[in-house]
Amino acid sequence: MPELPEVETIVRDLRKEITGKKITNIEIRRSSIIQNPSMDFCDSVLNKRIKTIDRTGKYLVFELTGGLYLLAHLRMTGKFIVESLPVSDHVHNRVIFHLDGDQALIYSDVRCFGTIEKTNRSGLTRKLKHLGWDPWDKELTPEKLRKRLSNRSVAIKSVLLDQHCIAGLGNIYASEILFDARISPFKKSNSLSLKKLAVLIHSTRKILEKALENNGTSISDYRRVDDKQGSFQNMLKVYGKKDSPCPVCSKPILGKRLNQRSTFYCSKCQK
DNA sequence: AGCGGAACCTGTCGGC
DNA sequence: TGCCGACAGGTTCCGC
Repeated sequence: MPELPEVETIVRDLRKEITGKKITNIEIRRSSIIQNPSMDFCDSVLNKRIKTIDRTGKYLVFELTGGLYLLAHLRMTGKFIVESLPVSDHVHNRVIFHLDGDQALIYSDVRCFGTIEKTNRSGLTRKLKHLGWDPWDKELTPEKLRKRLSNRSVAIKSVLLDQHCIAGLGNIYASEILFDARISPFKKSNSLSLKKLAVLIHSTRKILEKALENNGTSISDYRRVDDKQGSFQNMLKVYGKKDSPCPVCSKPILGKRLNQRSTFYCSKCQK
């Protein structure tokens, strides 16, 4: 489900709602969500307060009191919802954190690919260090990107989805960014000029910023913490637009599969 | 090392 | 109506 703008929107919403709250009870309804399960998950987390909530790539990081961290990944269909107690008995509610003030932080997930794990500072660093650049990282320059891509012969879209390179992009924004940059999704990564890579970086930031302003893209599952929708789906130019006219040249948008993922583009505008 | 494909799990939609 | 396959915003693992 969620890519960087959706995760960031959820983090901002959660920050407002539950920073400083104490976890007073935990219900685990689907144990596979909790990684490295051990008897002490509940013991450790119980009665800790939520100090801060942040995002790294598509991960959510909850800093708790006592040097503890919860690292969560929503994968395809995960959501965080804040409700007043008592919690509605929805089948997709997988993990429920009761908070003081009669609130609950609910982890809901249709497909159960998502994960939550308890860790400490060094564990957190270890888990996140493999992630690539944040899209706004000053270190992300055309020169460094070209060097990073020099041994990659695969399509540029595949590399955009690779979290080890740039962290936070997913299938929707990869198509949108490449359309904005006028680069074919099938273009070999190591064949892009410095100039093209500069455009690519510029388009990445531009599209993500616009998506953030719109609180993300709600196509099927994604909802904000309060169940409101994002609105970037209204601004998509190519994703899901197979056979629609290209907004620039009116040629029909193509939809093809690339590495098992649907990919949308205009063959005239993107070279 | 890099690459493509399968797997994880549940739900929905379109075609027959 | 019912069944069946394809597909869904992500990541990891496996074999080549």
